[in-house]
Amino acid sequence: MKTTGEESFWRLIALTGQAMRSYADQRLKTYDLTVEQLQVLKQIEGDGGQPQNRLSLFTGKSPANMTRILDRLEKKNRIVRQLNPDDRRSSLVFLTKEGKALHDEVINLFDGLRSELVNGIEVEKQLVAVEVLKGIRENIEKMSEK
Amino acid sequence: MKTTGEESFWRLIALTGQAMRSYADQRLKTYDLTVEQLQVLKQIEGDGGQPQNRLSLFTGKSPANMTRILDRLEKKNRIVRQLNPDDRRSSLVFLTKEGKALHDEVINLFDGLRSELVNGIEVEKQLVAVEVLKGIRENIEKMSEK
DNA sequence: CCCTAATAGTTAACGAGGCAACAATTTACG
DNA sequence: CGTAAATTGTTGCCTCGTTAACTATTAGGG
Repeated sequence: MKTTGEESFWRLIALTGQAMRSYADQRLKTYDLTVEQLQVLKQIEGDGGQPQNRLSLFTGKSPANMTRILDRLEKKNRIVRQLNPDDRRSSLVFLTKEGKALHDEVINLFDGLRSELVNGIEVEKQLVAVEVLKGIRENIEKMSEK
Repeated sequence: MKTTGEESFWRLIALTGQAMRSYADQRLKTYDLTVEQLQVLKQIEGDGGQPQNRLSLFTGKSPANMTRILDRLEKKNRIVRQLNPDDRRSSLVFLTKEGKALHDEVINLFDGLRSELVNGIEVEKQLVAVEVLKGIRENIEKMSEK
């Protein structure tokens, strides 16, 4: 999606986020995978057998959204939900063999993609950008509390 | 949506964009309006009687998405589509009286909100952040062309 | 111990964005 | 002029995100 003319800062942030996701999704399409799904796979791979609320917390997704992303991954045999013996309200999420194989196959591509995005942009400037974005999120958090 | 632990840069951009939109939507909820709808209203207000492809271009939204956003605005009597005498494929979009009134009522709130977001963040750093984000978008554009 | 609180997960309804296919026009070229 | 190509907008199908309501289970305080 291309735009014309000058954009406000907040619009630029939103559009950049969308453009990144869209581009990454295109690159992942051949694997029948989206960036969000890959992010969840990564989190599961890091520590097998997590309950969903932990996945939500670490990926920044709402429980409702997590439920459906896991539904899609489960339907494609990439993860399984198993009963949690310690808490019958929750289930523990594991990668299947296919899920693990897919993760390993894609993860390098993805890490490469992430570095392509910031190609030619000085690291110090990236750090300033990180600082600014974190500042915005803190502002929102402060304003939301009241 | 709060997250735990360190985030990658690209994830930070995406989450910040979401957080901004979510916060703005909350503030606009009493007007039965979303940020995206307001953005479109603003664009129409700036130059009445534009065809949809122009609105798409200036807001960075796909024609498909624009169709549906306009549908929602039209259903709520905030805009009207009129036949374009010069090109029967397209229609020209105008604000209704209610749409114009709503725009005028909300626009100050919205501009204030935008400045709240960057409260306490040095302008020079904001400019660097803008530069970085534009750099990322250029990278994506270059990579997409090939 | 029991009843209430809090927690885990699901579901439904909505807005938004992406892609692909499509109809209706308009344009441009042979 | 007439036909092929490009443009404008719409629709269907999908993923993702948010909110709110709801169930089941667990934890805590009287």
